[in-house]
Amino acid sequence: MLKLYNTLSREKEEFKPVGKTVTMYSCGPTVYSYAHIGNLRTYVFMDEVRRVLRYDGYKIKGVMNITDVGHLLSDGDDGEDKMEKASREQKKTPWEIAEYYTGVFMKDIALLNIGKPEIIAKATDHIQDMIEYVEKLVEKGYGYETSDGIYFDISKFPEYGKLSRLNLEDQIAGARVEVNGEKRHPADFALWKKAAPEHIMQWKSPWGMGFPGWHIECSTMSRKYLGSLIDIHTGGVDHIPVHHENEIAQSEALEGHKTVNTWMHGEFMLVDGGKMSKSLGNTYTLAQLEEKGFEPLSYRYFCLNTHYRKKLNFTFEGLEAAQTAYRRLLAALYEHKIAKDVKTAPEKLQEYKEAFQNAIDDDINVPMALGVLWTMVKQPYSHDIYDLALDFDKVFGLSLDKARPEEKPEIEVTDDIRAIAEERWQARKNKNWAESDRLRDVLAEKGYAVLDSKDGYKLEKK
RNA sequence: GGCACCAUAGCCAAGUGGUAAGGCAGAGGCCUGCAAAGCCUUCACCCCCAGUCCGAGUCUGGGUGGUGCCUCCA
Repeated sequence: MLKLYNTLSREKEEFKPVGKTVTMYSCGPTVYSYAHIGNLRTYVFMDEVRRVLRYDGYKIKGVMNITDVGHLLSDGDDGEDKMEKASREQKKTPWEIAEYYTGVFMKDIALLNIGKPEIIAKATDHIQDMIEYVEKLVEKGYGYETSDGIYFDISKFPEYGKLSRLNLEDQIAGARVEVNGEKRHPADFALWKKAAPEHIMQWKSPWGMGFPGWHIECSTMSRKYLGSLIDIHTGGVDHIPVHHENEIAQSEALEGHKTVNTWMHGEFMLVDGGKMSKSLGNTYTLAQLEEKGFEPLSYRYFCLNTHYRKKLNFTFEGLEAAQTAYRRLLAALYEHKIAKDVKTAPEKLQEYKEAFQNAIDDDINVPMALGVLWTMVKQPYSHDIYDLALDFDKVFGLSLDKARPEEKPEIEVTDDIRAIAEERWQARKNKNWAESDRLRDVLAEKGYAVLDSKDGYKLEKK
């Protein structure tokens, strides 16, 4: 029985889908810049949820948005549109910016074995839907017009704040909020913004030229593709207080009832014990990790080792440990793969399978499931174990079928390095250990390690 | 200031109230001319105090410490 933690109730709940196909909406990226590894953790989390659902036999219809308009620098609905800012700075049109970073994002998630949701929805492809959505909210009395846009009137939605459980009045009293004079309540948020003439992305609407508010896209596209009540909505924990509260307000105002059964949120990643953010400049991209010699799937393994609801402290030491573990895992699995004749007792296999199933069904406890995998891998080599590991990999997504002998490719060296290595090999063959060891030190000084085996040697970069 | 979450070995990290998974690092051993790699073995009583219970890392209360949110952020 699958149990999932619901942010709304703050409890693990038995998962009961509304219909035959699980409907799931995931907040996607705002494509104004490269995704950093903290962003990517959230999509690994989304992917794990999807994989567990599928492992448990569910069909999924998932939607992920690509925000390419309307995400402003300030949440008080002031400031510049992030897309427009990037556009100005990089001297490209917002559409070019969006296309470029969307492409990079798609490549990143592919490298991390993150399966693409069934529907990828771009905000700018749904402007008309959003306008209609806003019109309905206005008709129902939830929206009002000011000189710079249409705002949602949260006083009409008494349950506002139920997801984050924050007391609005207390929050506002203690925070520095730029009060927009025309807003009836400081927490009222924009459904539609009227555009200044220089704003590049703008569309015709009943309220003149403008562009949608950031929050409306998710409510609109979720409703359009998945209907008025969906099973699961995922996102990062940072979205709980504002973005998701606003979504709830919009959606429930329109439908008159609950629209999401289970809210799931992935915790943040920290860097060296503190917060990671673009503004602090301590973020890394997947490409930067690769430059430092880390494979994308080592990063995925790193993420999988911590439960999605716990903060994950990123350090290179930790990533190094993950990469070592991941490589050894693959090497050990290769041994199981080629051990065709050895069998493992069916009861034993059943035990592992059950332990694995219990782990993933307990709110996607992947770290525990990894523990089961390791325990299993440490058993005597057997092809049965290899097969079961591949079954588990439907959830891990670690490309365990690519298990191969631990073999680093022969590196290219210059002729003089090669000459020293050859000379050392000859000395070694003549059992001239002193000379052999001396030449090994010479190579070490030049940055090469030499590894002997029965019938040859291999050079490695140190 | 308000709210929330967290606190397990050198590091990372699981843990339905019954005497602490797993990984990395370390140590010892096997292998090796010596190493490296690999393999085997080994390594914690769970922040503090009080309480509930036959029994608590696991529940309750208090304390201390950390992180996050309330302001763009996955």
